[in-house]
Amino acid sequence: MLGDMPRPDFQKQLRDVALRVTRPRLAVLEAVHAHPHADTESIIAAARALLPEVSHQAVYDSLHTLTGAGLVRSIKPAGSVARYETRTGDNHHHVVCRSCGEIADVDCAVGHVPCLTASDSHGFVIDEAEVIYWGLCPDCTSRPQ
Amino acid sequence: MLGDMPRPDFQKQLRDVALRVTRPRLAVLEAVHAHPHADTESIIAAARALLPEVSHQAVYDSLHTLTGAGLVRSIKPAGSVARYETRTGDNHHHVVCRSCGEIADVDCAVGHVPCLTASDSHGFVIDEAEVIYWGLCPDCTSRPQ
DNA sequence: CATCTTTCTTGAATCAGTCAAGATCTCGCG
DNA sequence: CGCGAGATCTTGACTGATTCAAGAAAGATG
Repeated sequence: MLGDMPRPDFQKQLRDVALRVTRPRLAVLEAVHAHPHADTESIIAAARALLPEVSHQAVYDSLHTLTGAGLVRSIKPAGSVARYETRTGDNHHHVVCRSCGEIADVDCAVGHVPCLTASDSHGFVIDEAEVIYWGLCPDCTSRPQ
Repeated sequence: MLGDMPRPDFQKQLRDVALRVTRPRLAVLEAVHAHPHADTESIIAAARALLPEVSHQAVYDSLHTLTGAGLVRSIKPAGSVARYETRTGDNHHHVVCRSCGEIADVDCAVGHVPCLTASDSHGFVIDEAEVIYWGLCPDCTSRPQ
């Protein structure tokens, strides 16, 4: 039914991390790729546009599995539900609008891993620094309330 | 009943930000101060140790109000419930253990506002940079699984 | 093609956090 | 020091995202 379609090679991505290639997972990958920073509900909707009968549970499970495998990344700004993106690997962060919740990608000013070296890490072995910038997006800036 | 006790002047803190001084708020401030990084449930328990009949709703409301006033700060690492602390004002961040969820304070290596200047903020007006370091705490490092 | 696992479907359950209405308490003023 | 207005608290029910569980279905391997 879906023999050959020239999208990003999601199948290969799955095989590369030793995950089974299933319709739900492909649909979820596709959905996340097409809607960066989308919340779970939107991803479920987008995935169903490709595969009408996916259960929400399969989407949740796929997102967890894919997140664990590093194919997608999840971000959960305070006060927001979980959101996902396929941009992984590069060290980028996010700006979140306090007013409307809009999210955008930003590369840190430093360019490289910035604050990864905390002065005193209390003995913790740090492997990732997550940065969230809070502020107002252009739209909300121009029309305050 | 509780005429004079030499604690931090929470009453003054409340008045300084034009908030009414109520028993629940004092209890919540005290609880958060005594248990940094505690989750809401712990704070409710700690507040009830001081004021047995506080409703969970009053605690939630107090936390929101105090957070809005800047007397307490809330942090919500992904996969964790909301946690609170009274350390506000200074620009410090947090390390979170991926394994046990333990949280510790850290000052950024740079010492000052570090990544506050994102290279390209997409027009967002940024007012705060929140940094969360992910890793393993000393305990979880020494005994892997 | 057959078998073994992993993954998906269905349906119910959990739990933090929120909403709403009325009672109570703080604060400012006379 | 007592009163009144308005903020704040209590009670109790509810929402909604996420998770759990058991059986059915589909992918991988030989």
